[in-house]
Amino acid sequence: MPFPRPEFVPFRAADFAVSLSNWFRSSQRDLPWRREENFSDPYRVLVSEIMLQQTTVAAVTPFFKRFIARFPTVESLAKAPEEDVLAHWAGLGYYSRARNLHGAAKSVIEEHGGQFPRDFNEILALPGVGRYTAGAVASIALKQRKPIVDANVARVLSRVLAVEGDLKTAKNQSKLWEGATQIVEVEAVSPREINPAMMELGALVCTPKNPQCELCPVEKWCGARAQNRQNELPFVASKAAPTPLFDVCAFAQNADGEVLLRKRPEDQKIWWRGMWELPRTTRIEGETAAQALTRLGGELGFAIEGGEEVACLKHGVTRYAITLSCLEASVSTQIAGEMVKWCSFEAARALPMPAAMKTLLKTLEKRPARQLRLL
DNA sequence: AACTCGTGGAT
DNA sequence: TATCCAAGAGT
Repeated sequence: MPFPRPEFVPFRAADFAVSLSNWFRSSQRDLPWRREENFSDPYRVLVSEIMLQQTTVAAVTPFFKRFIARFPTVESLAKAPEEDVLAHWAGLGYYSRARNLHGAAKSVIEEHGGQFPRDFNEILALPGVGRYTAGAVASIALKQRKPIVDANVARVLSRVLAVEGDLKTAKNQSKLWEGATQIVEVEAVSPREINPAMMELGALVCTPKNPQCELCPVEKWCGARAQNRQNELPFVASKAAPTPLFDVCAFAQNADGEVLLRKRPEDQKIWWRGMWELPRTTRIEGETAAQALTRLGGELGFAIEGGEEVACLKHGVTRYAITLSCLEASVSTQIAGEMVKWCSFEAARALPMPAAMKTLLKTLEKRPARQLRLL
């Protein structure tokens, strides 16, 4: 028999926070950044929070472990070359986060004397750190009563407070931050626990679809639940459909089995800037894949033969779906310049490279080697 | 305020 | 398969 559904009680931060905190202590997941050696270190909390921006726990976990193993302290990160930092971020996405985190580490060393700042506004001033991330570092690592509102907290509070209309409006945002502030200021709970508890509730119970209200420790304070509207709140406007793009890649191998890679420009506002990839171009409308490859070869200064399609990746990006056709090429001229180089598959794995390219290379690596005919 | 930035898992 | 969406920040 199901438990009786509790009667609705108007929101009171003190009762709400204590109930939620107790639930968190018994129900939280064991995550790497929640281990004692990590959650008391503001640098390591910062690493986890930056990685977790718009990124799932499952995706972040292996990256966090590798990153902390390679850069265990803020000093070690600050003195590392950017190429090395990007290589440890390769595949995680949103690569400006890696540059900003690197910049934040340098700032701690150079502008804060190697001591991680404890002042909220100084944390907020670090590159890549906004109101949410600063609040997370301050509350979790430094036990300061600073509120946080991420997608989880926004969803939880929008239901509890039964917030109407688009959540992104300034008016509704201030409602959410006000609610988060009231909760983190409850002295009976620790800011180190109650903020993660709000997110954990959103991740495990108060989910986007079909929230598990029967399991919710704060059900009786939930305005949406009282009206049986937990599946309708929060309201979110649908995003524009992605525009499909069709790209072709040239897969060129030399006699040693090395593959030709190109570095994308550093100084332009483009995707994957500064990262390595197979030479690639976007098909012009009406152009066949073979024609696009011929054009790409001309731009690079080598002739492309072949045309066997060996891989096709569809990739969901914010506004684009990218289809990659990978063709085999033979190379007639040695490419000059720093932006292009021959690279073994093994060495390629150590380069900063977007996930789509890593997947593509992994596929190509398993193919039987083929002797190229030089023109 | 609206747009951009990556990726992978869930539904 | 199509769509949603995740511990957001910068511009």
